[in-house]
Amino acid sequence: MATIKDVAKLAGVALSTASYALSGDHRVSANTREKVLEAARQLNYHKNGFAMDLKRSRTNTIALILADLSGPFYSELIRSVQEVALSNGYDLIACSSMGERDSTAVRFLREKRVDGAVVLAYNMTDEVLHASAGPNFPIIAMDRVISGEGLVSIIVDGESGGYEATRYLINKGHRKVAYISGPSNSFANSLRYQGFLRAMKEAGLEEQAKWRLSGGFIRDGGYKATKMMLMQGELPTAIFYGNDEMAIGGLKAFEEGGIRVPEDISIIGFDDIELTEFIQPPLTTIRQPMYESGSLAGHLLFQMLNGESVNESYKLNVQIIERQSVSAPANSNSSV
Amino acid sequence: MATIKDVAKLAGVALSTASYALSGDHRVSANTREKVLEAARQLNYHKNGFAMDLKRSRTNTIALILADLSGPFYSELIRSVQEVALSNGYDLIACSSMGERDSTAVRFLREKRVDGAVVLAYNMTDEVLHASAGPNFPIIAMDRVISGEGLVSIIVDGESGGYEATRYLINKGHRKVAYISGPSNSFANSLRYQGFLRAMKEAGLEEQAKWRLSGGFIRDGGYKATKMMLMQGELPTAIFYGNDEMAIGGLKAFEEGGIRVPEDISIIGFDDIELTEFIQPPLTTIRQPMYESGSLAGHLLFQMLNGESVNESYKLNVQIIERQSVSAPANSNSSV
DNA sequence: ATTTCTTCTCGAAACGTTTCGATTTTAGTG
DNA sequence: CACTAAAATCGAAACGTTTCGAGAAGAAAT
Repeated sequence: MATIKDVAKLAGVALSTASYALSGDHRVSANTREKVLEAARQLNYHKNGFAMDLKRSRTNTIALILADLSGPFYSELIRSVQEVALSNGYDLIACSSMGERDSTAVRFLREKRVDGAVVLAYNMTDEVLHASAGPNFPIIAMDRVISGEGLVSIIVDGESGGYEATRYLINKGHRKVAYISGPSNSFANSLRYQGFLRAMKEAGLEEQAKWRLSGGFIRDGGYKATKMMLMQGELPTAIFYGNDEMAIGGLKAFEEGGIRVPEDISIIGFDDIELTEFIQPPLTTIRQPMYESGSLAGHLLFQMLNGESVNESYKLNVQIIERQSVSAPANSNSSV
Repeated sequence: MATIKDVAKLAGVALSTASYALSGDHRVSANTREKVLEAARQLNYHKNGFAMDLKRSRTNTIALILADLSGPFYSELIRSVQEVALSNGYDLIACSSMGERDSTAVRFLREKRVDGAVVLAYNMTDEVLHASAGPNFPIIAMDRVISGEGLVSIIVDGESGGYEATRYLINKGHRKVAYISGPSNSFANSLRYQGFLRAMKEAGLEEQAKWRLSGGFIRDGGYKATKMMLMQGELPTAIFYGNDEMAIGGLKAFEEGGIRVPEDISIIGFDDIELTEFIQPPLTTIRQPMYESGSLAGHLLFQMLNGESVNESYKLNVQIIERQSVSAPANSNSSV
């Protein structure tokens, strides 16, 4: 690889002059600038990224950290973060936090290979975020409550979402409502569950333990949890799945069991992933403002990079999307 | 930020000794190693990534370059590349090639911020790949024919796929078959189209120009192209959509027009994206071996990084996935 | 002709590591 | 106890840039 030294030599100028010419400093004469550029072209020279970053101690890059690059993809969120990054002249890279302590994500934060990060990864510990964030290294944490220097958290109001979803079912006349939960260490899950409990309590219904199963937020988990419920015999009239993926798994279990949705049982999901619109029946769910939250995250990050001060945490509202997976319970006349 | 210098000073050893201790070199005594580590802990010291990379002139990171980070996501491909990277002790970052000449992707390649790359991005020019690839910088190009030092291409056999899809329709009795194409500069599209033409010619059917529309590989494009066809009046009995996204758009157009699939018209897609299984009717399509191709890409990259020699190009086969969007044409008895 | 600006160019230091070769310390041997 | 080999430590150079302060060359002003 040719270095700037080679370019300078070929152009017959000093190292520093070559550097100035290449970065378009106005001080060099048009003449030498051309000479240098020509030399660079001849040698197929390109600046070495690290050397630049090292000297500048800035990378012009921010990272978007996701639990799993291949995972369920929040493309709207990514798009909005990307737009903001681009419009601020920054580069965006996405990396995965799979692999705990020596995941790519942790290394990039620890070793300061980027100027800041947006983190949406339940599998990163708060400790790592605390250790990396600081006055010169802003981190926007999505979907987790955390605070500290250089840290800002954005959470969507999952509690209200859980409450709304459950209210919606109750208003339709349902009295026996199950909750299929995500992983127990998931903050998002616990919010949704709290909302569920609040609505149930408020309606004078108590949760029945046998109708609280865990599906780990994955499709197959929802399928298995539903199967289990079917085998147990007695069914609720409605199920609130902690996310859409599990609801889709549940739908499959019902189909296999010959149980119709929503005629025999109503279901509601959470997230409003793309699929929900296309499955049969289209899934009623709670939509998270993905685009908005990504955009907010991006803007906050750049405000922090520019030394402006911002609030410590932000909360975004959710919205119920009515489709066709919920109806009044079959026996509603008799049971209400 | 604390540097290794500070650590050395605090521990009361030389800079170089601190460096050895921190990277676990066996030459330092257990005693000083502990002193140094303790000092590092106290100062919350972490190595500076660039300085390391600069000195080592290796990053231990590879890039996966995608046309659009938020785009239609080939999660299987990503997963397999990620697995291979991880198992070789490398980090993987994903970046976007949006923005042409000064996209993140181009900068990362040019400035050698990674050790190699897997590129699946139709919007990067061959020129950029040629300029960056070299004996010390391998690039695996997916879905494009390109060759040069340090360059390997992996293509899926879209021509055969197009042929198979079309044969399948013809075998069902279809004689009037339309092709909805992707962007004209897309290599994948032209392969599929060539396969389509071959099958048509072989069956003694000539393509009818009015039934060749472009949908740009996007859902809305498929919708519009189909609408247009509907407005034109005469419909084919089957449509081969260049990809699934467009087929889904088409399905919507048919639904709006009160035309049933597959009773009134048969459609087939290409790619086998996740949605195809869930829409009504489930879409018959051509499956690309995403997992396999990602895995192959990863392995090739590491072989090249290790200086082993590999072939210049690889071709993977496709497979037809029969679902329910194709049947015999309504008037098959009379027309055959 | 001397001085004072500009405008352009240059050398050298710095960024934070790794690593080579040399030096010091320690332990082992006769 | 002196001598040597091994182990531990050290100083300095290097990686490829950016950037500061200063020098050189020429133009403008006295």
